[in-house]
Amino acid sequence: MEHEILRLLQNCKTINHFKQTHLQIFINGLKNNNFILQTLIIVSANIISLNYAFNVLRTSNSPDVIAYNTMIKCFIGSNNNPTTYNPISVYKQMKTREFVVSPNSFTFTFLLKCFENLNMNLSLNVGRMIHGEVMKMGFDVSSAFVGNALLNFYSKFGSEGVGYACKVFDEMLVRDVVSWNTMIGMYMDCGDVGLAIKLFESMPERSVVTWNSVITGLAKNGKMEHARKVFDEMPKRNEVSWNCLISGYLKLGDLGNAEALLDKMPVKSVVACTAVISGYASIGDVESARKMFDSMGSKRTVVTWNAMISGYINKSMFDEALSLFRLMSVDGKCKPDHITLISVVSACSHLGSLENGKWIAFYINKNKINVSTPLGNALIDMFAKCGDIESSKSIFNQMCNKCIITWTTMVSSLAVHGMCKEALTLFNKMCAQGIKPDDVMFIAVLSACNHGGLVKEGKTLFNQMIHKYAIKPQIAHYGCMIDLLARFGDLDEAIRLTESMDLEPNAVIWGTLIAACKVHGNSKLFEYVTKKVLDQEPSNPSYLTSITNLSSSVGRWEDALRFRQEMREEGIEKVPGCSSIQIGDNVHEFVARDTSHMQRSDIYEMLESLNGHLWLQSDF
DNA sequence: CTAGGGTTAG
Repeated sequence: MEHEILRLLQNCKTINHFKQTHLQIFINGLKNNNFILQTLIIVSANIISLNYAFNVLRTSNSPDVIAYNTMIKCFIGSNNNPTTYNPISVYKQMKTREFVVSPNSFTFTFLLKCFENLNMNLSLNVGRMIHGEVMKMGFDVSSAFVGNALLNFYSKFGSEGVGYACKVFDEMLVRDVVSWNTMIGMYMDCGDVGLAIKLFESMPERSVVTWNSVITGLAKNGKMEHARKVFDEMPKRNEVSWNCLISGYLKLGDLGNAEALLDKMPVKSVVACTAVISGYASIGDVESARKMFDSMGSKRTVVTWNAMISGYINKSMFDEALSLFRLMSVDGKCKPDHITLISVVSACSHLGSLENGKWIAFYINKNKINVSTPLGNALIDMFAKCGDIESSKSIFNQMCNKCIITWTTMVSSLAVHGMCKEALTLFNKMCAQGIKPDDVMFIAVLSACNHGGLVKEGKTLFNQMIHKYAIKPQIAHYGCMIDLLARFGDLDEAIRLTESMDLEPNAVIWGTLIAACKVHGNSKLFEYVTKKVLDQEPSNPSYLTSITNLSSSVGRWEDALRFRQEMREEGIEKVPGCSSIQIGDNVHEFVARDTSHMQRSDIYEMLESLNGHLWLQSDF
């Protein structure tokens, strides 16, 4: 009977199917069979939800430690909602129930795994709490098992975690080769190559993984000659060793050495071929990438498909990316995973094609693909870029593990839809939840102010960014602020801000100020911009042309003539601006002052009426 | 513990 039920459970495909089997378990009095309980938890977590699985566990009579560990394990890599049920509440439950169950080594390793990839301040603290529990329960000193789990956890937090990791390492009574490898990897990640090598040289015994970690670490730190030397010297290489070295070369853009090594491989690994595909893709050589992709035949993995799809996306070949995705679905040998979908969703946002986007969203639902945080982010962005802001909002509200990118995407989506006040409200909501805005978020929120003409709010935020959050403004932040000030008439302040920067103003900033001259006809600003540009870029044809045009547009004909004269004498010529537009199936290309297109002026008029600032982007 | 693919702004 027990085996029969287990078989039924494992074959459950639908919720109804599961519930029928669950009922059978009650009827047959197997409710308290711990082996069945374990399977019940796994299957219900997969088919229904983590909350449901947790309720199954809580309502069972005498769950053992394995049941609790299984439950915690289900949370690994899931998008659990930290505010309701989470792995910590499972742990608490285990210690507070009537029949207290003692956690074991597995409990702690699973708990740590749940939090290692969240990479937030919060999870480091949760980890330290788990560490505290480990100490309280008595460290299992018979092996390096728990110690390694702690080392691995702390090693994910960069310089924040190094101190804790060292302490664990020093206090471990039993260390194995994994403990040393983890420490080496951690120091390599922090850029401390010297210490990593010192550990490597002083460790009692090395495994292939040790050597591979050193190769990878050296490659991460740009030391390929050293990595190559280690590769040549190592006593025994495996497939991964080759993969490590090849992807090291690729990370540094050295396709030549990567290709040469791949040729030398006794049996070309799928991983290395896939890495080379994305190497080709990153330099825009999709033809070579596709050739390699085609040559791999049935050896292709999901990652291979993903590499090829994102290669097309990097080259803005979005239709090709989508058709490769369709081919992948039809081919059926590799199931698209959530990374495939992040790519194709982003292809839809670039295309602005709601039809395609909706189809992908439907595909995700139909195939029960886990909507991870990055996939949710991509969906929010896609719906917004395709004009369906309501769907963006609904995805956003459904996501329980929002990261800073989630909030940033939603804020800028609202902004481009003209819902600027709402964007600011959302920003404040995020801050109120204790999430620190980053530099990208400030670009998003400042440009929301820009879209909405919210001068006062913009100034406050800009100051907050510098003083409250200690973020050094980048050129893009200044660009937003200067544009905001200049367009809404505070020209003096715009100049003052430009002056106060310790960065060189770029084309966007000069363009912004020149545009403001055009709009406001302000002669003081005109003098300023002209003087600065001529001082700093006396022979940059783009600026000179703009200033010449500007001079005539504000009625300073003598200046315009003088500049034009000077440019001729110096032999300065502006490279004609170029842009293209797609009408139906045809791509029309325009070169500035080119009159060969009959419809050119019509299109320009249309574009200008659509977006008064368009010329800023195409003409500079 | 080591290798290959992904999301935000401008």
